[in-house]
Amino acid sequence: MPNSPATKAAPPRRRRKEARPAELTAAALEVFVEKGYAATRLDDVAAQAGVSKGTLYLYFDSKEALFKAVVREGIVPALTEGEALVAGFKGNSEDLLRELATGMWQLIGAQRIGGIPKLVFAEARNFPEIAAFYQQEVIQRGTALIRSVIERGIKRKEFRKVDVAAVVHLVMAPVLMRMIWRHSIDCCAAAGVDDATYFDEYFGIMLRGLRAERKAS
Amino acid sequence: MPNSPATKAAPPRRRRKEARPAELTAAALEVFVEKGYAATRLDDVAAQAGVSKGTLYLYFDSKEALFKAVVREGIVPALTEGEALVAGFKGNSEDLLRELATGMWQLIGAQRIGGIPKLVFAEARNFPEIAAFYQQEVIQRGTALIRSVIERGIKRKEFRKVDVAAVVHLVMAPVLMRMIWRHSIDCCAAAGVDDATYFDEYFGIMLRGLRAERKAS
Amino acid sequence: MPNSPATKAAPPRRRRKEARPAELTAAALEVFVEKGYAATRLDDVAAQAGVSKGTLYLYFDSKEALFKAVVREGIVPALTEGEALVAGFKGNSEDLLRELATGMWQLIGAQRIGGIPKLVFAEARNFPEIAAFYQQEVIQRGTALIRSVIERGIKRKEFRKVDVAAVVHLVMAPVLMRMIWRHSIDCCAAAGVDDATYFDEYFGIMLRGLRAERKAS
Amino acid sequence: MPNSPATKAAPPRRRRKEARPAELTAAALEVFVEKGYAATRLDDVAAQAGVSKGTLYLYFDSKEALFKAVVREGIVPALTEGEALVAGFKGNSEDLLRELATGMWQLIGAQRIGGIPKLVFAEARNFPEIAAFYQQEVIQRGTALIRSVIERGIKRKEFRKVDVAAVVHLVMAPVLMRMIWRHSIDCCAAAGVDDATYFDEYFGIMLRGLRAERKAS
DNA sequence: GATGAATGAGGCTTCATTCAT
DNA sequence: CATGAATGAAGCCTCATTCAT
Repeated sequence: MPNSPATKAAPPRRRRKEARPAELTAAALEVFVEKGYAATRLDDVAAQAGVSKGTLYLYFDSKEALFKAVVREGIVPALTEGEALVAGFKGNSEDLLRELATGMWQLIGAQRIGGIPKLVFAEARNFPEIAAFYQQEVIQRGTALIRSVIERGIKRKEFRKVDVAAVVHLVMAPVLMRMIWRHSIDCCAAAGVDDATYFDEYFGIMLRGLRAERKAS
Repeated sequence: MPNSPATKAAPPRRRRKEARPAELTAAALEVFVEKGYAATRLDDVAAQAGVSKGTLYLYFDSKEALFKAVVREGIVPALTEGEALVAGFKGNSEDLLRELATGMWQLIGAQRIGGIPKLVFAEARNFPEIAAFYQQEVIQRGTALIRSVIERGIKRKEFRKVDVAAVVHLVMAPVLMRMIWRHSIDCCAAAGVDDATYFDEYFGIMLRGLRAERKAS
Repeated sequence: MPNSPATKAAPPRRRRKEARPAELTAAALEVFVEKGYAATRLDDVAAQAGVSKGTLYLYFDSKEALFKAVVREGIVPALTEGEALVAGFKGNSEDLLRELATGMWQLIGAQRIGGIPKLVFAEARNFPEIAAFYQQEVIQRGTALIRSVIERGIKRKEFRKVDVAAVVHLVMAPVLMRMIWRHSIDCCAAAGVDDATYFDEYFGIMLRGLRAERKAS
Repeated sequence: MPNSPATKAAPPRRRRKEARPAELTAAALEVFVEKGYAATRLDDVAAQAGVSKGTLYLYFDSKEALFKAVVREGIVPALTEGEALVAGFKGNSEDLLRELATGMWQLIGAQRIGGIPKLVFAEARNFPEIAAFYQQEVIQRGTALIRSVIERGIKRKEFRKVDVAAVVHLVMAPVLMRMIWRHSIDCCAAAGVDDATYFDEYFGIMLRGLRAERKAS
C-alpha cells in the first residue's frame, strides 16, 4: 500500500516502541507540573505527547500509575546527578555547602523537575504510596547528603555543634520553598527577589548561623 | 416505639442560626486540610458539619467563598494579632522575631489551620482566584509584618544590612516548610525532630545569621 | 411590651388576610412576566410581595397552582373589560374594529397583563390544564368578539365575504405578536417602530384588506 | 440465548462519526420543540438520540451550543433559500410575497423546526445569549428579506407607500402566530381553519392591503 | 397565621476509563 | 500497536418544598 496517508513526517515506529513510556512521562511531567495532579487532564497529556488518549492506557494502568511513574522517573536521576556533583569534594565545608546548594538548585530547582517537590507535597496525603516512595528514594538520600555535609563541618570545627537532624531541615527549607513558590504563587509574590540575591542572602545567613564561634582572645 | 418521628434530638433552630457559619467553616477547614481544595467535596463538608449540601449554600455562595471564609477566620486574625505584637513591642529585635515566629507557630502552624498554606501552594495554579485572594489577604500582610521586623532590626543596628525582600522569604521559609511537612510526608519524615528543637536551632541560625557584627576593637 | 421591634410600619394585619392572595398573585404576575415560568424563583415572588417564601405555601399548593391563579386572575377581568367596551357600539364596522383593537391594546397589550399571552403560549404544552382553561375562558370569548365584528361588517356589506374563522386569527395575530415581541426580544428588535405607527399601518392594511370592493361603474 | 452480550445491533463506529452531529441535532430539535429550552434535559436529548449524555459534549460545548446548532441547521438554510428566491425573482411583487411566504411556511412553519420561534420568544428573556444569537442570525436576516420585498413593491409602484419597518412586522405576524398556535394551544384552538384557507385569506388581506391604489380616471 | 432555615432531588458539565475498529 | 468515540459516575450548584418555631 504505497502512498499511505502519512500526513505527518512519519516518525520511526520501530524506535518509538521502547522510548514511548519515557516520552509519555516527559509529557506528563510537563502537564502535572503546570496544572497539578487533579487538574491535569489525560487529554492534555496525550496531546502534549502527540498520541491519543487511549495510547496512554497501553503503558499505564491509570492516571495514578502515570503520576507515580512521573515522580519516579523525574526525581531519582536528578538526585543521582546531585550526588555525583558532591562526591569527592575537597575544601572547607562552607564552600561545600555552597556548591551543593547551588548545584542542586541548578540541576533541579531551576529545571522543570523543580516542580516535582511541590507536586509530591501536595499529593502525599492522597497517595501514601508516593509519599513512602519519595521518602525513601529522595528525602532520605537528600537528607543524608546534607547531614554528611553538616557533620563534616562540625567534625572539622568549621560549624558549631548543632542538632544535626533539625539543621538538615533548616538548611533545606529555603531551597525547597524557593521551588514551591516558583511553581505556585511565584508569578507575583516571590518576584522582586531574583535567584542570585536570594541565594546570596541564604548563604549569608546560613553560614554565619552555622559558623563555629571563634574564641575571642 | 417504632417510627418515632424524632429520630435525632431536634437541635434548637434559633440558636443555630448564628452559630452556623462558624460550624460550617470549622467542618470545611477539617476537610480542606484533609483532602486539599479540589478534592474536597462539598458533600463531605456538609456531612462533617451534619447538615445537607444545600445548607452550605445558605451561608456561602460557592466552594470558593467557603474556602475564603475559612482563611479569613483562621489565618487573618492571627496576622492581626501578629501585627499588634509588632506594633507595641518594646525591646530588641531578636526577641521580637523570636516572639513573632513562636506566636505564629502556636496560632497557626501547630493548629489545624496550619494545613492551609500547603493547600494554597499546592493548588494556587489551578485556582487563580484563590491564589490572588491569599496573596492579598495573607501573603502581603505576612511579608509586610516580617519586613517591618527586619527593618526595625537594621535601623536599630541589631541586624546586619541585608536585602530585606530576600531575607523576609528566608525567614519565613523554615516555618512554612515545617507546616508543609507536617501536612504531607511528616507522618514519618520530619519526625525525629520535635518542634522545640527545630525552633531552637532555627533561631540559633537565623539570629546569628542576621546579627550585626560587632567591631572587634 | 412597649417598644416592640416594629421595624416596618406595621401593616394592618386584619385587613391583609383577605387581600393576601391577590397581593401574591400580583407579585407573581410581575415576576412571571419578567422572567418566564421556569426561571421564576419563588424566592423572588415572595420578595416582590414582601412576604416570606413559606407564606406562599399558605395560599397556594405549588408553583404551578400559583401560576394558574395568576393567569386566571390576570386575564379574565381584562377580557371582561374589553367586552364591556364593545357592547352597544353604533357606527360602521371599520370604526368598531379600530376601537376594539385599540382598546384591547390599551387595556391589555400595553399593560403588564400583556405579558400573559406570551406566558400561556410558552407554557401551554407543559400545563395542558392551563391551556384548556385559557382556551375556554379567554380565546373562545376573544375570538367570538372579533368574529362578531367581522360578521357584522360582512352583513352590513362593509367587509368582503371572507372565511370568518381564518380572518379572526389574521386580525388577532398582529396584536398578539406585538405583545409577544414586547415581552421577549423587543428590547432591540421591534424597536424602530412605535406603537402608533404600528397600529396605523395595521389598520391601513387590515381595513383595506377587508373592505368590500365597490363596483366601479 | 440469555445474556447475549450483543444486546443492540452494534452500529458501525466509523460511519457514525460524520452522521452524529446531525443525529444529535435532530434529536435535540425534537425535544426542544416538545419541552421548551429550559425544560429540556440533556438526558432526554441523549436518550432520544440513543447515546449517553457525555456523547453530546463530544460534539457540542453546551446546551446553548446545541440549541444554536439546531437553529443554524434548521432555520438558517431556509433563510438562505428565501434570499436566493428574492434575489433571482422576476415578476411582480405580489407573486414574490406569495411565493416567499408559502415557501417559508413549507420549509419552516409546517416542519418540526417551526416550533423553534415559539420557544425563542418564550424564553428569550431568560437566555439573553440565545436571544441575541437568534436576533442576529434569524430575525435580522428575516426582516431584511421581507423588507426588500416590500421596498421592491413600492419602488415598482405595485405597493402603496407604507412605513416599511412596521409593515415588515405586520406581514410576518400572521405567519409567526400560525407557528406559535400550532405549537401551543393549537391542538384544539386554531383547528377549524386549515393551512390552505388561512393562507388564502392571509394573502387576500395582505395584498389588498398593500396594493397601490389606482387612480380613478 | 407567618417565618425562614433546612432539605434533597435534579440539572449541566467534566473526565478517567473502555473498547470496537 | 494505536486510535478516538463513547461511556457513566461524580461534582457543583439551584430551588421547590417542608416544618419547627
